[in-house]
Amino acid sequence: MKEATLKEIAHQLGISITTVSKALKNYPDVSEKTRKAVIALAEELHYTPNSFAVNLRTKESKTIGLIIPEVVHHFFSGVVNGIIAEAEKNGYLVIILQSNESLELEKKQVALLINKRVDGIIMSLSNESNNDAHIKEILHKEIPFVQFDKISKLIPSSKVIIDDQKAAMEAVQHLIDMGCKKIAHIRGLANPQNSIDRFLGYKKALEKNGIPFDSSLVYSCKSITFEQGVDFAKQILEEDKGIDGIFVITDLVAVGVLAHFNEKGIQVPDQIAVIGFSNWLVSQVITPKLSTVDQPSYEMGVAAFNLLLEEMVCRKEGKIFEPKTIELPTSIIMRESTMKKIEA
Amino acid sequence: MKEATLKEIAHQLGISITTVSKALKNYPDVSEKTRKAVIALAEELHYTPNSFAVNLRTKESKTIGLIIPEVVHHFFSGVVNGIIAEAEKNGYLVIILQSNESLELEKKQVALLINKRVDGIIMSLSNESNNDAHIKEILHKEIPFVQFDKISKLIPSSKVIIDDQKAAMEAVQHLIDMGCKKIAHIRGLANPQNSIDRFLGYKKALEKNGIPFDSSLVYSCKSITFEQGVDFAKQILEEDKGIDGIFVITDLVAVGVLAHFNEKGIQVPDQIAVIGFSNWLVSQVITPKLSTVDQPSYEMGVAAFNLLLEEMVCRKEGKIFEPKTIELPTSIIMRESTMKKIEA
DNA sequence: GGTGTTTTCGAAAACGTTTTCGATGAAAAT
DNA sequence: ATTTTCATCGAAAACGTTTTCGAAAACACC
Repeated sequence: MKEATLKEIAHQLGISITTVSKALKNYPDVSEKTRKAVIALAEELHYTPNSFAVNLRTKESKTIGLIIPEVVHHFFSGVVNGIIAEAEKNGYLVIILQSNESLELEKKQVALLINKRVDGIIMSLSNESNNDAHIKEILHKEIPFVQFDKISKLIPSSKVIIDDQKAAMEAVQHLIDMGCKKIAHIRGLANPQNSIDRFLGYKKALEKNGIPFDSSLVYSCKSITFEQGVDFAKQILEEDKGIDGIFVITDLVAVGVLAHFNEKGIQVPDQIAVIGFSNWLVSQVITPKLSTVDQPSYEMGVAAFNLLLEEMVCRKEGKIFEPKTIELPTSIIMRESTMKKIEA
Repeated sequence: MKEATLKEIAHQLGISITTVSKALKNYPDVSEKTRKAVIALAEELHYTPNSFAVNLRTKESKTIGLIIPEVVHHFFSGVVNGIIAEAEKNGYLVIILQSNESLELEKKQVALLINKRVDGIIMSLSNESNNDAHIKEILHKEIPFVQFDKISKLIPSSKVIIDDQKAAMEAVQHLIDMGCKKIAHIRGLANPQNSIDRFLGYKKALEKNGIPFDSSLVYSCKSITFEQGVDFAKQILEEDKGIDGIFVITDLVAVGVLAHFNEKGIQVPDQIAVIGFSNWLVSQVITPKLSTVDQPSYEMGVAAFNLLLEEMVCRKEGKIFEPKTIELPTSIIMRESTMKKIEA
């Protein structure tokens, strides 16, 4: 069974390939009669243009690449969703690659995308990644490029981010507003920027409210897991420092804290209030419902694609593109885990 | 800045395009000297082959398409993960499209993938979908095709599934083994096959154990949400029928049930045992930890890709391919929500 | 030096499309 | 009748690659 091509249609209709192509693309210089005949036959033969040939001619693939550390992650799923939806709306397809937080894999993925001649690349860096050769290659090839979430400031490209520091400040401020006097912070891994920023936000919030910073109230995760939360909760109870509020790097860990407090009969929020980060699904279904910081993941995806689109259009017109940075607002979601009945 | 091409390299080296191409692809009929020169210059110019041209020649895109109802879903994320990983291992790229459970969108997606000339398509049908024209088109174009999870038996293609009915039977059997005498079922939507199969499994398990089926113990979800679970839990307590075990269509709903039971001080599992389905992340972090049925999502992805690969290879060799169906085993994960202390 | 063999290279066609530019014929204007 | 305009079409080049097939050169053998 032969693939239907312009040539085949032209042959069967006894006309030229040119005319067939024009008929299908509504060029004005083809008569209504032949146009109808062409369209009819094209339909009959299930003709679909060969995108390779089209792309080869037009130099456009109408495809963008997306590299993220992990698909199976609530936040990234949301972003992916936003990007795909927006891309589709604009006639673009999305190739998704996973770096699995490995720099080596990330380099391979970039090479693949360049090879595929994608029209643009959206990327959230893996933890190890920085201003490396493979990123420079993207810029060198002048491929439109947008970073989101985990970015490197050293790389001159558009960016979509949230202000982790500010969001963290607001979270801690919320705890203070709820009457917490001694607030602990369970922070993330050492390196990632957002882990650092959230820690700094925590510190700033304390400072702003005249609460002295006490480094013994900061617990550092070795991994971002439920169990880690359980362990720190245990430790916090054993140490009995009089902590009455905890700001946790992310919901998953916070849920671990809640689980252990539940088990030990600690009243949340009345004895200890807990606030997480990222608004995972689980935060809404846990008891007590977990207060958290909402990151607009879907909107970040939309924004990232639109920035990319802007650059693609700009580049196509031969203009030079000035990278932009979009900072999306976060919001505190107040739920049971911080809503004390007796306010101070 | 010009893109590096074979022609450019050939020109600079004063040799033919043919030789350059051969040198880069390790053909035996090119001298070591020219090969080295070519490779050196290619590197210097950051040459990467234009995949459009390659694909146009070779008729292979080394890309597969994946259509799923939703990315932001624990189960699908796992499958996506498996597919991407396995595809990558074999040098394939994955284009992911979302149908959002809309038949119309699904049709559009299929058309897009066909247009992109993907080498194969993996798909989980949307709820509305069946043996429609767009699926027939895939088969008609002889594009390798694998269905997974939500499949249509009417479509002759390879399939990767789990035995929902058997899995449900085992779940209910587990409740019975734990001493439950009066078991309710919160079932899913009316149409989807897996919702029906799990219901049938529930029925069969009762039958097998000589427990009469009572349709008043079956509650039908209007939507798959946490709130739905809360509502049914409320209803079950109000009706006070002496139910001591519940098999729930999926973990999210089951967690809603648990939340309400927790609130009302119902002892789970001692008063009422609860088992869910799918092993969502949330089931491991809820209190009490939710027993559930594990679906091997990652493995399904791997299996799906490998079936597709098999068909792609087979087709390329001109042989006819006989569709296969792989049924992956599920397993009961016993956690706190069913482990009664006092067994009957 | 002739014959055969091996090594190394290149011309050319093909993949399917888009687009430019000119050709053709008919209708309209002079 | 001649020119001008207009509508409709097609030839051909180009995109960058792969691969077939034959040519040329280099070498070996008698």
